[in-house]
Amino acid sequence: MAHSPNALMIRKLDSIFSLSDEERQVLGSLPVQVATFKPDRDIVRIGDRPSQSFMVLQGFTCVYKLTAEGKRQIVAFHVPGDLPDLQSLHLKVMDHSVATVSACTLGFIPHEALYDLCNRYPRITAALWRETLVDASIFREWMTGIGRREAYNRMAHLLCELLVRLKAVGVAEDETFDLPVTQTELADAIGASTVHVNRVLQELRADGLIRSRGTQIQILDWDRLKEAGDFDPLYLHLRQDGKA
Amino acid sequence: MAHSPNALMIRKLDSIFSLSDEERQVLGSLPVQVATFKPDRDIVRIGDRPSQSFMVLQGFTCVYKLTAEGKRQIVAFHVPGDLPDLQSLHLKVMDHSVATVSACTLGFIPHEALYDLCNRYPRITAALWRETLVDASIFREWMTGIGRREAYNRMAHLLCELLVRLKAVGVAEDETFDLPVTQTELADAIGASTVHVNRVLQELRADGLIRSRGTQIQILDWDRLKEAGDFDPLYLHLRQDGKA
DNA sequence: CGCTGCTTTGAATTCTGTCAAGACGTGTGG
DNA sequence: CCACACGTCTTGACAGAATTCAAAGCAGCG
Repeated sequence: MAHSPNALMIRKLDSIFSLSDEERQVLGSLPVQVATFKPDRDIVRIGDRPSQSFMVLQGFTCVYKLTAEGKRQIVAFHVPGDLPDLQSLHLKVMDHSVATVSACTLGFIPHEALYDLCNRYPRITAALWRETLVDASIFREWMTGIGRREAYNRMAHLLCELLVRLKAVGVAEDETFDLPVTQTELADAIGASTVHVNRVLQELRADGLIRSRGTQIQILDWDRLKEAGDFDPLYLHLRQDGKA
Repeated sequence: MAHSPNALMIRKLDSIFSLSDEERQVLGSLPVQVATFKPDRDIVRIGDRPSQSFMVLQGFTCVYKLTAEGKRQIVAFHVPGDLPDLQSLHLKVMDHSVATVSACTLGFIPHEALYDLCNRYPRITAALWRETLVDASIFREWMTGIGRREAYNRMAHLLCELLVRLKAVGVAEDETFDLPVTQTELADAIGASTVHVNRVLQELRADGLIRSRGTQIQILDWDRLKEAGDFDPLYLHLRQDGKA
């Protein structure tokens, strides 16, 4: 299932602008170093000054921050095809940490190579910039949920988002997907306690919106889940056909 | 007090990279259309497809989203020197709305002019890109607060952030600044109810952390306010000297 | 089979929201 | 110059969402 990192990148950027042959070629020859990580490992830490960014090739990663009290907030999940750490290209010091959630395969690309790329291909710059803007849009949506929606609805919203994003990169089909994320991590993502996430998931099941077996999540009633989550995919800025 | 829009932009970007004379000149000749807005007016709305971005020259603006239930979450405040709507350069459809909070003077710049600029000056592209990344960093910090800190601490955090940001652009000096924002708006920003914001502000006053007279906020005990807010300015990505 | 980590339950507590009403302040109009 | 109106701020009482603490099931894995 592990795509070639370069192929994944090309596919991603190509879906935004139609890349020229030259652009494809340059992207194809980017030096990418592939590495695997176990679940729950920090990839970059707050305070670090990374000299490379990476693309998720397999698995789930998350971006998180800790409060002084030691509470954790996950501010983003990233799935195959995402570039969770692009911002380190222009913000030298990490203001957050990035970690694996499941076991992951990652493709690291030196900043140098990206700078070079950006200097020569403004359209690729724009595409990468756009990626970071979509991330920011998702932050806004999550913040709105955490600030103004109840836990039940936030959970529904998160499940909607994940299904749509996973479908967009072809990692999910139909209404089922693998969610290798513990309830504690879900809690950190929606800003609730583990106990409460547990109860909210039970409610979603009882209401017939979802079903789960192990880490598999099945959406039983997409329309009602969408409504419960107040989910409108506009903020994901996907193309009309729902592809990334 | 209204700076020339171009001068403000040059100053901002110059503080990130030292601009060359040519870059200064190009920025100085950007076509900027200045307009004034009354308080509480939408500047761009969700669903719009703007053909220009703008810089705040005077006043406060906010970025907000509404839930299906009609609740509002303010996800960002913007102050003079900020470019609240830069992302519309690459994300065609607005996923949120932007509005004035106080009366504002804004400088609009056509996207066309910005595209042109970016195609010719990669360093300016990088500086603008960086602006949007700092916005995203602030989203992450706010999300962490809303998800994991209590209202009292979020309020303290917000006041810390505003003081630092206003100082960075020279709109605040010492420990006092003008906050032309109602308690309802503060509530929408920290994800709390108006009533609760009122009580939290009273607590902050009672604890001797702040004082307020009208819209003027005075920080009485910066160290304790910082601690209460769990505030570390790292995420603002300012230069060492605290300038924007 | 026994860890270890994750999920599930129950009960008590606390933070925060909602509702409703009154106080305050400023600008307008008579 | 005073009365009035409107928006904002402030208070009190109550309800509800969600947290915390604690303990008991479960499941996968060596």
